[in-house]
Amino acid sequence: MRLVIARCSVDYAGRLSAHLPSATRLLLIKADGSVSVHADDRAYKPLNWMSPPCALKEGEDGIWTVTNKGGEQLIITVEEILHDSSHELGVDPGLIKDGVEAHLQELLADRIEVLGEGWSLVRREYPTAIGPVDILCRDAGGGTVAVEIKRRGEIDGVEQLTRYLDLLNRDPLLAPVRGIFAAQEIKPQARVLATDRGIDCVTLDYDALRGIEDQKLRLF
Amino acid sequence: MRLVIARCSVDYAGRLSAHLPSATRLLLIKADGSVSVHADDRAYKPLNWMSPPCALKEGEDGIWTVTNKGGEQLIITVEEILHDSSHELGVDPGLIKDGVEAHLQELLADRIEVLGEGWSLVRREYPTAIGPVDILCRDAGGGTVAVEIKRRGEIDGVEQLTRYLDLLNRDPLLAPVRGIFAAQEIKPQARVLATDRGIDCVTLDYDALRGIEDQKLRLF
DNA sequence: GCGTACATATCGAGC
DNA sequence: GCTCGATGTGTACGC
Repeated sequence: MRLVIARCSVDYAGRLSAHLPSATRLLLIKADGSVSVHADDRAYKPLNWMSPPCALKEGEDGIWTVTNKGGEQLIITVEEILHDSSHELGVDPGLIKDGVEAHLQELLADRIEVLGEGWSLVRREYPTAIGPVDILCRDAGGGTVAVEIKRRGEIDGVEQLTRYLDLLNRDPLLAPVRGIFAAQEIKPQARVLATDRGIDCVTLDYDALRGIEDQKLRLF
Repeated sequence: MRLVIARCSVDYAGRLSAHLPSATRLLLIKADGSVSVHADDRAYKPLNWMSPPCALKEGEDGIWTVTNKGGEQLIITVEEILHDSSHELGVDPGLIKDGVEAHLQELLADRIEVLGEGWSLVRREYPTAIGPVDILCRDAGGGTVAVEIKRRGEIDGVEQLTRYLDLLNRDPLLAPVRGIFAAQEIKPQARVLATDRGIDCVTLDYDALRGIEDQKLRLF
């Protein structure tokens, strides 16, 4: 990893055109071939960048040219270098995550009764021609229910569930299938659209589900 | 901006939980208060971060604690510092972009005739209950047309236009409303879906539209 | 390699 | 402050 602090101007020509007037910035060159140009704000997002794989050519006139396979170009005109250091970092062991959609799915599948008394799981990741349905289950009356789980429930998720329901309802062995849109948080517009389509919305509490799960584990 | 190269392990407890085993990484501390932890790959995205506003407290035992208002925490256990430098960057003049959706919409609205002779603009950002339609216009026969504009035309955009059409066609003053999906580039799958739904696809040439606009400006 | 789905997305505009 | 849509979204995983 190479860190350069330099006064520079930058031009990007690729999926759009963009220009950065001259100023002092951080140029971050990673071992994976990526180059990014950071100001002292905007959280972690660089002002401009080129994703790997790409090639950096440092001209003798201070003009750095970064090119990728698609012909996109990042041209950095370096006027003055204030710092330049390189560091050997090695391969990173990587991030271990907990609390994402997959966990919500596991927890809800294991405690499907939170959706209603007498409900039972058919299976997780129920396969269809257009992809797996997160959870397929049966309500107390034996009716089929498809559940789409999201961490944050937005319109896209409702569309996704709608596509699954259209398909599942073509199967005479399953139909009629109704839908439940379950998320830790559901946006108003998504709720409106779901309701308009006869889809029920359920808000999940990750900590509560985990708590229930812990209780279950203590019981057995 | 402060740059630290350090052997460290990291724990994040917030919207999810995450852990990074000990390794050598870049710690990037920006003037806006953000902290990010970078490995030597993954392009510009850090392994872990805290967005501003947040506060960094450097303990004497090498334990750095970053906290934000929401109570999320990033705990960095620094085992060895290999580099530590600070740099004054000043305020960045910022990025100038060109060629995004807003420009396409302006250009097309101003030159609605490219969609067909005798067409006229009703208005840009025509409001509906589920959000504004990019362009509403009338064709030569006085029929209403809703136009959805995207830089890159994908399935999501077709779904979005479909929702608008469903809603607009419930309005007896407007119905029947047909749809046009306009983009610089339309993915094959999006084109198939649009066609299946009776939506016309139009490919926009940004440079050509800008050229037409320039001609218009020269004429008046 | 393309397409799909997820993400601590980030960011800016409008309300 | 919140919501919503755009993003050069990035990234992993499937086929």
